[in-house]
Amino acid sequence: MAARLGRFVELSAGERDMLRAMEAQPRSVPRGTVLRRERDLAGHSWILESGWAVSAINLPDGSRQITRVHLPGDMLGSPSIALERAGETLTTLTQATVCVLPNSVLTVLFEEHQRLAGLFLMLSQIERMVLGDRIAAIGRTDARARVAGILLDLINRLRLIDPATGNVLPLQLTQEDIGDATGLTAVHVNRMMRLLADEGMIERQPGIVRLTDEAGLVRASGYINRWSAPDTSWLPAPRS
Amino acid sequence: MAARLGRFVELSAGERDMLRAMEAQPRSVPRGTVLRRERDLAGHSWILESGWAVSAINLPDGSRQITRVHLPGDMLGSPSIALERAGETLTTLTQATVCVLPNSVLTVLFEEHQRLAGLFLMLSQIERMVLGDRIAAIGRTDARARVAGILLDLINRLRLIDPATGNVLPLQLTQEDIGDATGLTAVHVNRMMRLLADEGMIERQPGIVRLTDEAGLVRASGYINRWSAPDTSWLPAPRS
DNA sequence: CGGTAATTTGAAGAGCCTCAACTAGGGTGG
DNA sequence: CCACCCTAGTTGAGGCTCTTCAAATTACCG
Repeated sequence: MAARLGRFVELSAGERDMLRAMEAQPRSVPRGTVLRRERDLAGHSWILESGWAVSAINLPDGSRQITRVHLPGDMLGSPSIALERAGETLTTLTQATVCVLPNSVLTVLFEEHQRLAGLFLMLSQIERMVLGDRIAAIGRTDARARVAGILLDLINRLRLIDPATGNVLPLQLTQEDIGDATGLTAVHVNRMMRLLADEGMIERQPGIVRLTDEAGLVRASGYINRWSAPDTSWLPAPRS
Repeated sequence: MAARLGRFVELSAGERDMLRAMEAQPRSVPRGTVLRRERDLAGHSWILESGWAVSAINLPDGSRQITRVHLPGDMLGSPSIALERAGETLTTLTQATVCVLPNSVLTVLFEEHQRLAGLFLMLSQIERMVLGDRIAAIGRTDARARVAGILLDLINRLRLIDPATGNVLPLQLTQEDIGDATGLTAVHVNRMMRLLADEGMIERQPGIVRLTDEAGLVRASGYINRWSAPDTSWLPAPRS
């Protein structure tokens, strides 16, 4: 988390200590673990230290919608902070390490580490923007654009974590998962992946996608990277 | 804004003063005003004091996606707080009154009115949840469910503002707008409205929809009201 | 190395879109 | 005060994208 936030501001010693305390007790969970289900009591969230996970909403008819794919350094379950009972189901896609964050940690942030609280708000706002982009993608673009878009989203977020990431995307999602995230069926995701490959935009190997024509993918999807250079000028000064 | 936040916590005198200062200079704008366009310089947001507005993303092909319909008391443009340039176009649907909020106001909130900053974060998280619900609706439900869902969303949010709101929804959206918000065309929205009316769930008059079978609409849409009774226990204590 | 999960491909059908034309309302100017 | 226009709503017909159903192939995990 310190590494993640350190990209946006120069963290103070006190802030680093606080973040270290928040991440003091990591827990390892196997792939496919359901951290919590919709309607479970909330009251806490998590930091995903390593591994991939998804937030999903399960619909009455049995279908599901993945609302977010989580990468290392992400917060899990934060939209449910203001809810008594969770609104999303959280599932790990790989073996993962997580740290529990009781909501009381937030109180401490607001009282003693306002800049960290501000950073949390900043990340939430960027996420809202990204969710808006996704609504636009699902509501107004075709299947090819949506699949191209999720690939770009994932690789750009991986680059935030590790700038050494090239154009190779280690995909931890099944085509079913990609369908659940983009509002498509697995069958049609498969056809779109093949189409993008035929068009020379990607190369596929099991578990890996190489983005060979990123400009083309951007053109196809209208993707905008909302994570580059956020405005941090309004954040309060660190206290310690 | 004080009325809105006062539903969640008992505001202190200092907090009320702060909110009053934030809303000291209302500006009246006519219907159809574009407050700002995508890619305009950001650096501020607004409070919508009265009237309706929409946030929308315009796509390269000319289509648009409404990401949010704003009612009195809402904040406008907050997802762009962390962006140098706005990510959404803000347009008024009716004559409206707005107050500009430079981002520097946020700094003051974090430094001197932490609970208000916390409330802002809380509202943002609820919104994220609502955006997730909308993604699920657009990605995984049919047109009838989406139209039923937006009607329920609007009337429930009006009830938050005015508990005396009955089952009559004064619709300030055209069918084109509803289509842009639900990822449908105006033509198909029209058919779905007619269908819901034929099913006895709504009654229509120009500019007005009466929700005559709300339980049926909820069943049809899977709508969940995320605004009822949020968890405020983690908010910091007020300072003054 | 066997069993299960994931991917791939085909064929047919459904839902929503596109195009088009017509109606109703509401404001504006002559 | 009426004619006009422009916006919003309505309805029909046909077509396209994506889904559904089905089956075969490939990859993966214990």
